[in-house]
Amino acid sequence: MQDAAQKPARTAAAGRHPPRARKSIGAVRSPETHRAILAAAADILDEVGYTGFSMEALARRANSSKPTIYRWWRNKAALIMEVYEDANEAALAGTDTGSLRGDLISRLRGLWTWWDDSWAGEALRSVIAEAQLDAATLDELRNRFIPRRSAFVRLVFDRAVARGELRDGPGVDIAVAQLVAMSWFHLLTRRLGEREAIEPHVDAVLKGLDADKAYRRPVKQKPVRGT
Amino acid sequence: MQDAAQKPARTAAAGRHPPRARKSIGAVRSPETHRAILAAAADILDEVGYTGFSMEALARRANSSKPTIYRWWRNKAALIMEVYEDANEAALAGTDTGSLRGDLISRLRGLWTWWDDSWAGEALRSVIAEAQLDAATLDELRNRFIPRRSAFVRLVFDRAVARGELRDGPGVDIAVAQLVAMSWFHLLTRRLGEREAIEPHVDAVLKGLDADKAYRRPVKQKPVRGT
Amino acid sequence: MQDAAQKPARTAAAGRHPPRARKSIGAVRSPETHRAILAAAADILDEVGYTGFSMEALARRANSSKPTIYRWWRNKAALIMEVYEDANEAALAGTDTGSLRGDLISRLRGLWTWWDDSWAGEALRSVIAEAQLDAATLDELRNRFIPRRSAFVRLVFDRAVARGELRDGPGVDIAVAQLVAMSWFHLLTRRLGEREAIEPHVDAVLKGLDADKAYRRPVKQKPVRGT
Amino acid sequence: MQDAAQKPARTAAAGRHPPRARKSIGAVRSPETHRAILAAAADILDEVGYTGFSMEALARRANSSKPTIYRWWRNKAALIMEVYEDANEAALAGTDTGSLRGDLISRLRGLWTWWDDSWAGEALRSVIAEAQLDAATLDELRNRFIPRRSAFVRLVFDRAVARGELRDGPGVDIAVAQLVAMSWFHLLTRRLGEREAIEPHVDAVLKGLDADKAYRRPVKQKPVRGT
DNA sequence: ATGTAAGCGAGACGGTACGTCAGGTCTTGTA
DNA sequence: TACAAGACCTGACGTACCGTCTCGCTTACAT
Repeated sequence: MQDAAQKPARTAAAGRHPPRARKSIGAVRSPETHRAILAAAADILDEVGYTGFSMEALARRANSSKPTIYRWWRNKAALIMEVYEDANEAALAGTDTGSLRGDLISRLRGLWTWWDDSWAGEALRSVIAEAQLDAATLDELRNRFIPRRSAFVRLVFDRAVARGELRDGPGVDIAVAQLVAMSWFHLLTRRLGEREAIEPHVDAVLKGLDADKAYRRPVKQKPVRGT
Repeated sequence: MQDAAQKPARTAAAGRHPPRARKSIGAVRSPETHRAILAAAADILDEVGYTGFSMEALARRANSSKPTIYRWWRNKAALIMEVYEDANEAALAGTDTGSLRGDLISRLRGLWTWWDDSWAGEALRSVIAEAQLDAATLDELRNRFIPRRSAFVRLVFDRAVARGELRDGPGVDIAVAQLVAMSWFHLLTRRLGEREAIEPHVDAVLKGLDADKAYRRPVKQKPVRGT
Repeated sequence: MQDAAQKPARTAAAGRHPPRARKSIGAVRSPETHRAILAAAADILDEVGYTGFSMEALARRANSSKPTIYRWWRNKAALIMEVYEDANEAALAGTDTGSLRGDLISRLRGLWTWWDDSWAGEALRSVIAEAQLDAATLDELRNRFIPRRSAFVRLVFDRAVARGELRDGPGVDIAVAQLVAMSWFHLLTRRLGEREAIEPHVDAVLKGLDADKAYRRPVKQKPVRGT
Repeated sequence: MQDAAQKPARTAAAGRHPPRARKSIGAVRSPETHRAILAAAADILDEVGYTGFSMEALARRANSSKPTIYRWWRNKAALIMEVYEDANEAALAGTDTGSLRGDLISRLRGLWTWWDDSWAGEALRSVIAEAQLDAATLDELRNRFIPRRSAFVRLVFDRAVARGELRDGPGVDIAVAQLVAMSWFHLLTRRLGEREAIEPHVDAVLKGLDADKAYRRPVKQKPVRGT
């Protein structure tokens, strides 16, 4: 997807729905419809990118309707946020390399790759862009989305703390913020391809965290998953 | 402006143009028109934010017209980029505090304040958002805009190098990137108000840069300006 | 209601249902529900007019549900037709003034007043409007509704015939049609307030009917009710 | 069209525009666009009736756009009113038969036929229906449209007055109203086919007008056109 | 007495259309 | 030839109402 986007070409795409008809299952939210919408959203982001993403196209593709979508999601951004988190939940396996440095590198590399290879990067880019246009979306992004997402990075540090590799403290929050900010920066400028930038950044962050001073000795720990 | 944004309220604003009538000055670009457009753009960003910014409103406010605007700028983003750089050129005085740490803190604090207090933050937010929708804009942003802007941060390091406070090297580029990324992160999530976050971040970055190891002794140097 | 209608104001209205809860009374149509729906329909027409009338609002107001409504009425128009006829059955007292002219004037005046003062005019307006959108409704309107309603005007003539004031004939049908058409015309253009138009119209119709030539002498007759 | 309308079938119709693209001709209303829209509206009414008439379809068919349409017409009804009047202006030739009775019959017969055979009847039906939903439209209909249209019937009477066949007076206004009302009645109930109803109606109206009493002798007069 | 069939409220659903907004292009007429 | 003006198409937005569907509950009636 990187840089490819030709605007008009994209808009045209967004495929046809199968002739199947999903109807109400009573006075209760239809999980099938819910899933179909999220899936269709992911598909569209994947195939034509955010530029070609419209609620109209989404409704058509999901074999659903605009009112149904708007019944469940405040707006485009809210929907895409859910699409993103949904997939993120399931996507990223953390590798336990035994060291904080190794874990962070592995995690960031995994994240950047996921962003770059799937529609996920498109999704997050679009959420950030929308948040610049709508205060409520920005709020949600800042107060809920980011904390949830950052937690997955934070986890890696927590593991290191448990392992005795690191002392907890405010420095850890700063380090997490640095890593997230840097990832956003690469995402928003479409430089996710520069994976070789990850290692030196992690090193700088860890040095900044003064990791070595806290070093005791590794403790056995079972791996954890997530972003 | 921080957090204030009520969408409808903003959209409504975007004031009336002064009754002045500027016309063509012949077969040459009218600098007055040019200036009026940039000024009007700044005003709108200031008063109603990016949300309320439309080319229509801009033309009206500048007492100009859409075709004239499009004659000189490729699109909305290109225009706003120029607005931003134009002002940035003139806005930031760097203080020479005698130490890299002091300079960086002063510079970042100045930048965040400028973003937060003027329309500049709005402008940059909008440029970044637009870049997510248009490949050409992203290109411009990545390949020209960011390098130019980062240079102003880089300058501070260069001065420290000249001063003998620091050895040059790839770590410096990383440090610059970290500072820029962190600033963007705060800008895009409207957390520019948290100025107290600056010091610890700078400290972390400098530790990551291993600044102390490179320390020799300060050398007199005259101040430099910019972002 | 005449002329009052401000569209958005009306749409907003359509009040809350009383907290009462009607439920099924078994495998048989609940007359209470039936009545509640017709009453709610009348209320809505009265308060917010046809413009603010929606099946959704009706169901809410009647403390019922859309499927229940659609179980018993083919569509909106069918329901409103019943509402109208239901009330009409009970509403109009014919006065026996002793003369055809007096009876017609009294009848029309009563009709126009009833239309204007109650929701009835709104109801009929909406039926006519709906009939323009749906062939089946038009059919019902033309073949059943109008004949039934016109019969009440026809009655007045029949009485005159019985009285010996008038000879029956095709002219009577024409006269009835003229009076109905004129009433519709005033209803649809919201000029029911112009009651002074009634007398001259009736006179013209009677002259057209050549009533005087048929005149014998009055015969005693007891009054009849209805439109 | 009588009764035929199958809703979904109709909606599907509404033909394809030619691939040609009409663009702005400068800061002035494009008469070509204006004409194209009115023509397309007439076509759609003709082909699929009012039920299948949508602004979307109209824009597509006229090779224009919704915003352009809404720039020039307040809403659907306003547009259709113009379509109707536009055509009416050009459509009906009055025949001068030498007698008021003959002229009226000819005029009504022409009107009913025009309504029934062209899209004009559909147009007027839809205007009347819309007027029941929107106060502004009703206003326009009552205060401007109807007086203008009625004038064409009035003309026939004026001619008779000039001819000495008739004395002017309030009775004439009533007669005009009766004829218009009756025509509407037949239009709205889709009984325009009953042309044989025209003659007796005209006779009744003329008798009601007491035309014979005013009779002097015919005066030469040149024919006039219109509804 | 109990199982069945229907009425009922709730509310989600697909669908169609509405009227609005912004972006970027086009052409005219004036200076 | 630059400019103001403003009409134009494109494409998307979010909302309203329609008539349908299914659920789970409740009750009359026939077995």
